[in-house]
Amino acid sequence: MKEGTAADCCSAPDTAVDLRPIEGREADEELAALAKAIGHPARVQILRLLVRRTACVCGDIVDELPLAQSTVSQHLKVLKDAGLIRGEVDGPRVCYCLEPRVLRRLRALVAGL
Amino acid sequence: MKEGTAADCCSAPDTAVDLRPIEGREADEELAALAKAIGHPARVQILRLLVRRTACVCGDIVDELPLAQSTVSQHLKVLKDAGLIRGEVDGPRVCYCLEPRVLRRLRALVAGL
DNA sequence: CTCTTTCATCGTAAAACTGCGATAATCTCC
DNA sequence: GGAGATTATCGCAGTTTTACGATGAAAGAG
Repeated sequence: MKEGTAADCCSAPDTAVDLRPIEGREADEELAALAKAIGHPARVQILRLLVRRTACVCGDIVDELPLAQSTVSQHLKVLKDAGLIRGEVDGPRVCYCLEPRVLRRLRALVAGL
Repeated sequence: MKEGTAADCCSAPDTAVDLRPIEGREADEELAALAKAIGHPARVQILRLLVRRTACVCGDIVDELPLAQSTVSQHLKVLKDAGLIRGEVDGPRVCYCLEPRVLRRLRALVAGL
């Protein structure tokens, strides 16, 4: 029950192009919000786990971090509220997946600095 | 006394290449710290002013933001502590300049996500 | 030297963040 | 139905952030 538990959950091709402006007041606030979301080592670590698809289920993520389950759950919520990840319920478990669109948007905003 | 007040302060060619790893625990903390620094709209706005070289002197930056002088000064300190900007004393004024190396590093870290 | 300008720093208050244990909610299995 | 597993949420401390006005410190003007 360890391998491939939910390896095939989040599967969105997602090749859409984001045409929103890369600067201006709205872009500033968007960048600030996204940056704030990844402004904590634990959340960066979670993002990397999801990118590598090393972990996906909440419990596995908890096992990878030196934090209590409730704390990890909160960090996941921050990332979800920022739109960077998405949680899909899989029975009693929850599989968290990247939201590639938003991650690309973040990259574009930072690159546009 | 408005045009070109300190347009030619920070002038570093700076073409050095950063060879530090883009992932791992240290990179995670570095990315988190940098992201946290730009995790506020006012600081994003300040960064943009410096990129565009629209403003440079502290007072001009204060004029561009809807915040008190002391608050802007604090935001400048956050950016400076993160290494993203540098302050050069120019008489009674202080000219803030980007630290292109660190900005590039941030871009690389985000791109490496 | 004194006054003004410019900026940083100091307090302070309100809000937000971080972490945890305890508890609730939901699903599966029996 | 109940028991166990998994995750979210609540409540609580301690810390940090954000904002401001007031005060200091440093440089230039007179």
